[in-house]
Amino acid sequence: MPSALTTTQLEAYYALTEVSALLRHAIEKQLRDAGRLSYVQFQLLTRLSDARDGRRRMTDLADGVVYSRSGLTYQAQLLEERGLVTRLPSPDDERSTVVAMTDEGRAVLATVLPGHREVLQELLFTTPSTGDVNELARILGQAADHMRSTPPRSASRRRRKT
Amino acid sequence: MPSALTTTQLEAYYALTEVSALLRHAIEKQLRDAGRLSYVQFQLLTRLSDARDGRRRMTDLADGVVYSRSGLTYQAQLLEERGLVTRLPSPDDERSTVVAMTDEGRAVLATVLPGHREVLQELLFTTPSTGDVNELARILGQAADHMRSTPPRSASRRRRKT
DNA sequence: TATTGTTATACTCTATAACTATA
DNA sequence: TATAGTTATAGAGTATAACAATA
Repeated sequence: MPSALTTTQLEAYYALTEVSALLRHAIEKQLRDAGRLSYVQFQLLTRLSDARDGRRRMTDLADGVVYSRSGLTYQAQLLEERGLVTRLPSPDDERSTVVAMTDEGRAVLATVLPGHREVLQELLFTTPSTGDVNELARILGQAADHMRSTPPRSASRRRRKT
Repeated sequence: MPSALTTTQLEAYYALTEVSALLRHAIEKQLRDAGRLSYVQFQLLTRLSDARDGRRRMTDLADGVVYSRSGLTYQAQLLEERGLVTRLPSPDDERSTVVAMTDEGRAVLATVLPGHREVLQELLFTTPSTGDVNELARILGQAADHMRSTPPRSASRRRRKT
């Protein structure tokens, strides 16, 4: 039997839930309106944009994005159809696919980013002080590290053959 | 042009995003495995359980859950089909529907809750100190209040007729 | 005329399993 | 045999608009 949560833990949990839900909702709307991007597509473009050469293997993109491989393929296809990325077999390992950002992809990302920042400023960063933001980054950063390194209890990345 | 985000703001934003995504993922899996509940269904049951008489109007349930009316109807239908809630027209206002929790609904919620707490303890509350949890509750609570009271810029709760 | 809720419908997204190809 | 990725498919969830009924 797990120990009950403290009142403060409950408050923190509810607040976290509500903040992330409202924020995500607002962000998804902005991305859709400004650039017809889903949240996942935005994340993929962002990750590609962070890469020095604008390229990443599918597998590397999959890490950090929680989705299944097929889900990633699906979103990558949509991006490719719009010409925002290209997909090519990797020269190093012919099994791998390298996803590369196109100029068009960069352009769409650039179009969308100002509004994205705006939503964050207005919704998430209006109330907390600079110190609060520091605290948030520290506390949630630690939690993220922990969660990332804690594999699901019944870890089944990919089902064993038989 | 919106001002750029500070490095710390970006860190806080990414951490928040990652924490809520991983947490939500784990929670959804636990709810599905333990009680065949979707996250929304769990939220609805929780809200009903919080009500003194286990009853709430659809509209009241809709507040706080970000979804559309039709989405709420859909989930309420699923819960009703499983016998976890009942829906009756309100005596006060015949337009309204009152959703009431059944004993079966309480039972399922009780079945699911221990595992839910476990996930929270292991994932969200392992790293932060008591003081940290206080800070989280305070900072995110303020943000939630703010976001709740900040209507979407192009507020269109329900489209105007014509 | 405004509000509450449902229905019909279309679409987006996600996951599972089977499959191909390379290591 | 294991890994990278795609495909086929099926299911869950969501939103929009039209609709019915009550206030």
